Amino acid sequence: MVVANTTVEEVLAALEQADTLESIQDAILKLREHFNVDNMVYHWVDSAGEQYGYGTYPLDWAARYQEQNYIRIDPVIAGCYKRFHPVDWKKLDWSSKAVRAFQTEAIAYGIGNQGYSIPIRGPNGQFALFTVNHTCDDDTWEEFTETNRRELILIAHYFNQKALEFEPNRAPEQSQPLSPREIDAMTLLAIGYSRAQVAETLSISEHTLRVYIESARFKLGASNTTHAVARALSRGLIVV
Amino acid sequence: MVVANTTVEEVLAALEQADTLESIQDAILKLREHFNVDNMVYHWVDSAGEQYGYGTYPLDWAARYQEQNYIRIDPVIAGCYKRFHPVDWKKLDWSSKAVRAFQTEAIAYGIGNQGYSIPIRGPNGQFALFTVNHTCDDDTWEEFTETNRRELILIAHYFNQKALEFEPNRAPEQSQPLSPREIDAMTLLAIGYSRAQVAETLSISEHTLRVYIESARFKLGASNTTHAVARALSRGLIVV
DNA sequence: TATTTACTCCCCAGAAATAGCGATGCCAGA
DNA sequence: TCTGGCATCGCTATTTCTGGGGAGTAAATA
Repeated sequence: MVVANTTVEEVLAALEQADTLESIQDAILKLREHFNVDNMVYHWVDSAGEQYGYGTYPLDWAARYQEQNYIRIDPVIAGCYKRFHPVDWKKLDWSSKAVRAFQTEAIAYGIGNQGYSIPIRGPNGQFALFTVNHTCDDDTWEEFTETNRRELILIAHYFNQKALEFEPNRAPEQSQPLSPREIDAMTLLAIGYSRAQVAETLSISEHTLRVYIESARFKLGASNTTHAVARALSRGLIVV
Repeated sequence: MVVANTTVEEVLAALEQADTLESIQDAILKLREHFNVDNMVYHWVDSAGEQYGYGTYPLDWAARYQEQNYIRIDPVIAGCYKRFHPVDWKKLDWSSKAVRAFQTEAIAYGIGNQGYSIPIRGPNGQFALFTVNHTCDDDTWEEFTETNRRELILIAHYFNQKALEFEPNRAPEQSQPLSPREIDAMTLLAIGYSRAQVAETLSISEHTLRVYIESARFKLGASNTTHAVARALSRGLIVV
């Protein structure tokens, strides 16, 4: 694969200055041209399952993806969500039937067979992906990712920075912080303790514990304990 | 500030091959030399408050830090934990009395007054920091970070990768996959639905739903619904 | 000093979850 | 073919959680 001679440095510098969505799109197009790949996408996955992103995927595929809620079966999402590091799509689990149907459909919509995705995380459980996608054979792709991994990681980082600038309301999705006792309670509940066990562990009455759970629930906007624990987890307020 | 002429590329390549702790330490020393800074540290902060890391901080300071449990007041930890992006120490909140005492003590132990820390995150709320630290004036430091930000981000990434290799038990654990219906159930529970609501949403009887919850609980080794949802979340089996 | 925040404790009634035993049919892989 | 996993439905009794009250202390903050 030949890589064009626009420098990534230039594009990153431009991206850093970018102050409109158009200029970001422009950067992504330049980068696609530079790396000479089919697609390049930044994809934000919200804790509420909301999605957001920009890139070069065909619009009808993006619409289809959203409409079918493919995020729930997309192995790229699932795989990156579990990992720290950039992932080659080949290494993902495509074995399930639904997933293979999804893959076939994606290719029909013009998505390349090869892909390389970089997971990006932030506080409050925020999660995004930067993906490079192409149609070629395994060896070519291997060589491409080997060669460009470092730059792609950096680019992912820069796109994420820009995404936050443009969608600041997605960043401080943080809720009121939990008090230490509330964190204790949520943490112990998340590791499977019953209320009685938690109360005993914290050496407080079960009634007191309940007050913590309730206030945590309130702070987290949760409708029950399970919901509260789930939110605390996905916002990174507790870690299990 | 003069930057020595060992190339970062070389060090990163060496780091990639590193298979002993010594070689990692060696890489960190080379990098310190290259960037000509006082200290360079990779610091992992575990969910349980466990710590782990390597770098060039004086051993007595590291010991002191651990012993005093300074992680609880360290504004670098607090600040990076809240942010996505590299942070200059100057931008952190040093206003509290305890924090200033901490800072004074750190400097006495040989820590530079300037610092630049890069937060790194992974699944399950894992969190680490890569820090460059130096003694100089603000303008010099500004110029240094401006110049080297990109490389530092990459380096942070590589150190994190190595840290995971050497501490595989810190990586997320695998478990039996959940069936589609189990995923549905767990997901809806995680977003706050009660059993009745979930059953209605999935158009199944509450009893059937219960069977799913129970089998998911069993697969996840969870002792109750909240626990099961927490595990499903932190293993990336569901996304909320 | 006044105010807020966190932490602790108490009662009660009704709603929800859990544990125990069932059952049938379908589909895929060994 | 048969085993195992998946999806679906049923009953009963017990335990646990939730939501509605109220109240006092200590510490930090304004």
